Amino acid sequence: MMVGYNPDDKIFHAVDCIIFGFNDEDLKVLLIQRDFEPEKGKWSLMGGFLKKVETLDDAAIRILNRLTGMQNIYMEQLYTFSEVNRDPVERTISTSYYAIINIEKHNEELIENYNAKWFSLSEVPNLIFDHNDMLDKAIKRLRRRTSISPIGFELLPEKFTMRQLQKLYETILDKELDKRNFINKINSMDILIKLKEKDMTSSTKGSFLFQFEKAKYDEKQTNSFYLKL
Amino acid sequence: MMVGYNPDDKIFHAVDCIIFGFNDEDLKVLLIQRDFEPEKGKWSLMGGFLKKVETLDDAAIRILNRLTGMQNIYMEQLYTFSEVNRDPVERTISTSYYAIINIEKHNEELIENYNAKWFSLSEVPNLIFDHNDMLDKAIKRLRRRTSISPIGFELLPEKFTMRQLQKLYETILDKELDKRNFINKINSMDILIKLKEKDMTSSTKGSFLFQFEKAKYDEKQTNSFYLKL
DNA sequence: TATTATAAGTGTATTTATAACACTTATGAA
DNA sequence: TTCATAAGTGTTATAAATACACTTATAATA
Repeated sequence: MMVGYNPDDKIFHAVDCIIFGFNDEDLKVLLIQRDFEPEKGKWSLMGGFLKKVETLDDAAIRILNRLTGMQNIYMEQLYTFSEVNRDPVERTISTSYYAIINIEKHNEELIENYNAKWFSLSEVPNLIFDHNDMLDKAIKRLRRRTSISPIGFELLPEKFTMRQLQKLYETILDKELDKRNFINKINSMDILIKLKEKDMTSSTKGSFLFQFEKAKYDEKQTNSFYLKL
Repeated sequence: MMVGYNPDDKIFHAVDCIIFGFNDEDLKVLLIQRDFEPEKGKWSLMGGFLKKVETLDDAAIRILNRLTGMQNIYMEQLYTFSEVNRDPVERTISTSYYAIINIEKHNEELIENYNAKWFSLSEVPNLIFDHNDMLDKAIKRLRRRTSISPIGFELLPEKFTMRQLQKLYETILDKELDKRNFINKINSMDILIKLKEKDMTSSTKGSFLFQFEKAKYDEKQTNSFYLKL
């Protein structure tokens, strides 16, 4: 008989996903309105139970896919929450993951099926259980990550203006940046391609569009360097 | 009936502790030789099962205390490992925590009871399950943490020389530092008290001893600043 | 067609942080 | 008295970060 493997100690394990998106100059998070117990009718993160033969990473991907229809999304494990009574029904531990997705690309239909909605970070309601804590930790991690590796590919349309990119950084970091210094910093990273095209919607003069150079972007992602902003 | 709470999905949850210590100019980790199944006789991290009415933090503290007799030790959750077959006996997820302790202060007797031993990082043997992965992640986190908040209080004797502190940083970061630049950096943090006493063991001239100024040290810990070394 | 309003685009100087570097000093042991 | 050893100490050079203001292109309007 194996010591310690006491069946009474077995518990449920869940995964909850913090799904970030960006548009209208605002960082948003995707929440669902529960049409099931417990806490039916309240807002929460998208989550689900870990299955017996599945890793946490797999569960996180499965859950994200169920809600957004998206695949091959970068997700990162954040933290495991374990307060004894965090789930009022049964002892359940939950590991949170966060994803960064392009708000335009998800499957509208699925979102509607789940009564899901994008919330600006400043307008997030009270969530069930400890989900507000999970979200707070995710925001902090996201802010820190912008200092360590470039961000944006997942959050911006394919072609974007320098100002859009700056707004994204300003939104994530929640502080204003000097546009000349910002451009210099970004250029020194050498991950953007300047296109001949201009976006004419934001001004009479128009502003040049840029694209990420995928290969270089990925390289910087993995060789995580330090970018101070 | 609550949706999703399927008793078949209940699993075991464990906590494994990476316990760091420092002496003889070497960073060490405390490992136990298992005298129980599975993997009896092999080396592993100190771990244990999460109890039904206990948080992961509590379990980590309990497990550390059982091996070292120490209390009020700073511990930090690292990552949750969930490969399906990581534990060959039963599906078990494990959350790793790391602690930094003073190698002199633990309870020798307990350590002997558990067949525990301090290993230099370069001499760590093959460990059971995914414990080598856990250790690797912990080392990386520890290195990153030295850049974000001061470290050392937990790892050095009460009174120490500037050279000991430098050796500690060099060991953790695994690179050599210039002693004049190091002293300037440390002094600019304003967390040390220079004593009138000298340590005469390391040289004929002797070297002044220092102490951490607890209040200031703690302040810097919490207001995590960025120290580049 | 001249004027105006708007956002885009651009470069330099200052300050601050980091990195490189070598000699003098105190003391115990030979 | 000399020698060997580690401690202790500042300055200069380089790199990075920050602060800062005017010109330009164009559509809309008078």
